[in-house]
Amino acid sequence: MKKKITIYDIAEKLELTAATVSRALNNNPKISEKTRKLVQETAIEMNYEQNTLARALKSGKSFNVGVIVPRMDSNFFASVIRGIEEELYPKGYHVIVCQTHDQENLETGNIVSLLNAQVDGILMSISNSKTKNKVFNKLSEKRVPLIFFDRKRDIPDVSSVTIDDFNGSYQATKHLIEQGCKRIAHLSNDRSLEIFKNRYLGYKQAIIDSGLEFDENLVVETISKVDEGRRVAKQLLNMETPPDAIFSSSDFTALGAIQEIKEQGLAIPEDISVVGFSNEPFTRFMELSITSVDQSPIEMGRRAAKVFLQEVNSKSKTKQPQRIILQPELIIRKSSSKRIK
Amino acid sequence: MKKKITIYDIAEKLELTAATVSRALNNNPKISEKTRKLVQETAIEMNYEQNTLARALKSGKSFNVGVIVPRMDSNFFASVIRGIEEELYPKGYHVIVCQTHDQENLETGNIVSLLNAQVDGILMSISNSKTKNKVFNKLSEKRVPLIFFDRKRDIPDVSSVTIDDFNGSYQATKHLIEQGCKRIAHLSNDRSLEIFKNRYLGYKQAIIDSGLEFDENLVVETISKVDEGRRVAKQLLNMETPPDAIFSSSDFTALGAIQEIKEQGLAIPEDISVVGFSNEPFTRFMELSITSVDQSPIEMGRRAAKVFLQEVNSKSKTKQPQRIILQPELIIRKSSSKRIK
DNA sequence: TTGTAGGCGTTATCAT
DNA sequence: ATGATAACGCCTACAA
Repeated sequence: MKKKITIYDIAEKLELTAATVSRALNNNPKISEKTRKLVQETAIEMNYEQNTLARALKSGKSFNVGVIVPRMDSNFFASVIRGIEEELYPKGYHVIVCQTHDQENLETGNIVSLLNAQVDGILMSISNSKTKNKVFNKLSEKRVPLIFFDRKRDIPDVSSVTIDDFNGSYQATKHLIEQGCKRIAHLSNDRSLEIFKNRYLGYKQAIIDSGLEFDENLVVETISKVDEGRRVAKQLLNMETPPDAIFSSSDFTALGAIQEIKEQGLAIPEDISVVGFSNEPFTRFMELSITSVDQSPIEMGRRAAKVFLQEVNSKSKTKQPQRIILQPELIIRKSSSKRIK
Repeated sequence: MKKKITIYDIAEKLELTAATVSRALNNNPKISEKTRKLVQETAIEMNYEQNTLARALKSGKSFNVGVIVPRMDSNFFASVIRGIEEELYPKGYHVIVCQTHDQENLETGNIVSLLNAQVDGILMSISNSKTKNKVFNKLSEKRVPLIFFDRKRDIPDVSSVTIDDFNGSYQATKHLIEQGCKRIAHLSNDRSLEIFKNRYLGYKQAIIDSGLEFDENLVVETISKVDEGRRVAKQLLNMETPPDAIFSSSDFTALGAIQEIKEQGLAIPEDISVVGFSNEPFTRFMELSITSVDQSPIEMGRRAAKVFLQEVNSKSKTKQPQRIILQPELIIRKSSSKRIK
């Protein structure tokens, strides 16, 4: 193993002290322009590379941030992460991504692991499970900034970046009503999570505002998987008066529903219209493209990262948590529009 | 900020030395069972948490490994990463994921960053770009294990875990021939990457072995995007004698091709059969399910992680690089089978 | 079995 | 402007 070059090596060569070298390298003001240049040039010449571990040990900052998502193979989360990277890389941070697969033990485990890895902050989208608030308290005890994105929980002093799920849902439902749909079903999801609760409420409100009858039987709870979408669609279609539209809180269940509807020989959107949520790429690529709600994930990631940077750089004891809410956009496609063919 | 508990604190309380505490905590044999227990209990009691940075600084191991992929929002790469995690988490490692987006500057940049973060190893799938071997040499200089998975480059002493792309391609093409196809086009990709070269070669060999005429005009190079698939499919369909089958080296271009074929009013698989590569979930979920080649990504990830563990734990100077080749599996679906409906 | 002491590479606080 | 020195928290010869 090649000997690692340290600031001592370059100090020795230049007949200086490690302290001086350190200052020169860090652009400390208390140093002459001449030595600064000399040191920096020699550093490059000698192939010096800073030992980040040592710096982290000394400064207490690792320049790593943890990102925790339920899964990273969905375009939505992958894009959020991309946004975070774009904002944080230029500032010298690294991004460690962990997946929870919606399992509580993995979620708490990941937090502990990241804490153990001395991350300077954690950006996360909480999973369906009921992770104890205790873990989060640990973070605040340690003064490690925690920022929620998309799936948040209401914790005092914790910032979050979300979209206006209520409004996205409201728009989507309104759109279906404008298309002439009267009995609109809603594929919901674990409503202990705010996003799904709000999507449900937006849907409900749009129906009530339009003077249609709100029927609780048309709301079914499921999880965000294609097969689950199929299963609950089958249930709905078996009703005495089946729905003439389905608004799903997930693109994946919307896809499953579409499969089932087609299999039963019904036409989309003529017999039943379908709208999803998240604007996953496949909604655009399907032969029958799917109307969906775009959540501007990259922007969401960037904003969350910015909040982190603010918090980590602020000295003040009393933090003013931020609650940023982005506006979603309804993307109308074939699955719900009798006009677009 | 709550004062961090260190081994000194617990040593003080127990009227011992930090050295003893360290030994007790690390299950060093040279210690009495009694003090070991005592120390460990007090550690828990005092809420002691090891400072991994300090340990890393001292031991030279960070227990972080870097994973570099072109992108993480494809099911294939996400699953490989999952496999890596499954193998490495139990061993106490963390996984830092970086994306290159097939850009050379990001690729080299990521390697440098990870190196900077003192990772104990790097598992990567190289991008399309022509990353200089120089960067890789740097890794071997530093004795940081490098393991390629899926997309590799032939570098002496570097281990790799790949699938038998030639065979996967050969099987897929054979299957199309058995279905009665005579003019089989191939959507290729950057053949400076081994995987795409081998997929091309497997395709070619299957055609030759079956006594069909190999026509170079039926091979078009593209990149793995849906829209690109559409574009080149259009080209192919415009030929004087268009193909009666398309074997794509990517599921995404296969999807684009299918869209174009349908748009032109042709029937799949009756007029044209289509086969993709990677077994992305959407190939199963499409209304017209797509035949594809499964690459067992989770297994690939696990194997790559195992190779890393071996290399990082081996003391020997002379490393014997491993070249593991997994066997792919052809999954036959509607897009290529006149029997499955 | 336990303690002592030195070092991992850096930065920060003195003093010069 | 620069040097000397201590400290960050941990590990590990070596000595006792």
